[in-house]
Amino acid sequence: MVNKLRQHIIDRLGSTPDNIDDVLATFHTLKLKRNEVILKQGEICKYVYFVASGCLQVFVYDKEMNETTRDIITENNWCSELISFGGQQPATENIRTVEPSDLLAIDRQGFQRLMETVPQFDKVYKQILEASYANSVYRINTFVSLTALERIKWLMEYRPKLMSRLSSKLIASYLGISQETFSRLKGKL
Amino acid sequence: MVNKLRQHIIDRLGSTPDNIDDVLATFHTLKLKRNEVILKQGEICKYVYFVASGCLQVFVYDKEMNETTRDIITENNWCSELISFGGQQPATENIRTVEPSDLLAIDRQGFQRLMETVPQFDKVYKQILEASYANSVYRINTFVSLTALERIKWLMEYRPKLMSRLSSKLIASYLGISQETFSRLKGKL
DNA sequence: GTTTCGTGTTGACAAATGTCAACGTTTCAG
DNA sequence: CTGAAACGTTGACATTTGTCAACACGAAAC
Repeated sequence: MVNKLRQHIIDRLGSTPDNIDDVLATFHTLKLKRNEVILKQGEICKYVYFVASGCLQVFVYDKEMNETTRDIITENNWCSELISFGGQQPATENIRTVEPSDLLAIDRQGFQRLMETVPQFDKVYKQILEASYANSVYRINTFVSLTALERIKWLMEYRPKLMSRLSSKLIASYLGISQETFSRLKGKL
Repeated sequence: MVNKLRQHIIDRLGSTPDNIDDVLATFHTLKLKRNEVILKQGEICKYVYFVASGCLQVFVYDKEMNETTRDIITENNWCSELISFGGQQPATENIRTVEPSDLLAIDRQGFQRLMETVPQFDKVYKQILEASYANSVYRINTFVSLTALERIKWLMEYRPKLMSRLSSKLIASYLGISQETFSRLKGKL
């Protein structure tokens, strides 16, 4: 499990940092079942997670308590509520597992220590931030300019594996449409 | 004009960096009229801009060539297509002035030099990135979970100055609704 | 093995929003 | 100052999407 993170870091940097074992030791491991909540909105987000296996859902509730999903994170990617984690503010989002998942977690203290002592860790953080940002921008632009059907087509092209891996309910929530509309539109392909 | 940037950097860092004049000299100034395009999608984004005065619109076209606005940047804020700028890839977005504007621009070479030689500049960059990311996340979540009317109310509360400063057309495009719907819903307040 | 619950599908209808057209007003270039 | 173009508003109507309800199916719980 830790090896997945080791490999991820090596791939990211294109080289092996000297103190990689120190870096890896700063994380602790978590084995979670399906449907476990690891962050509730209103709480302070205490960790950044690396998803070694499984799948996480980042979502918000609207005023009728419907969930809409901002992001879906699969293995070999990072997940957190960075704004809450970085600014120590209450989280505006919730995170839970949608599959049994293995996570590697790093707390704020460990994170800051690595940021200061391992220059390459700072670099990895910047890469994660940039990737997260790029992802968000992309998502806003698809949301704003595409119809429900176009968004489905977009997902099939851009993240095809999700279509077969996840429940229709979750995909609909990710696309910002109702489950029924999603079911109907699928028929029109 | 340059003084606005100086003050912005000092405010951000909470202190004056030693080589601030070196930093400032790396920027060049631009005076633009209303409606000037400074980035077209497909081009590589060559600069990061600091908006000393005026207002910029970041937008995309859908397949019918309607514009939708991802972001609106007013004075004392940064604007770029960071993904294109950082990765030297074709931009997916367009940027133009919506008011006469004074900009300070830094190119990639200058940017990288400052990143390497001025640690605080790296820090400012990270702050910009974090703020941009936070802003995007916020925007996705409002888009996905709010109705048109709720989005109008949200804008009035969150960025009230924009309502009086910008054209209805632009605001509608920022909220992801048609100009007519916007006009009608305004009446219902 | 049976029950129970969540999921996916479908129908009927309602609500929200978009589109097209018309028209008065404002803005801006010449 | 003046004419053309863009903007804002309103009406009529079309389209998209949501909501509620019913039901079949399969997975998980007992």
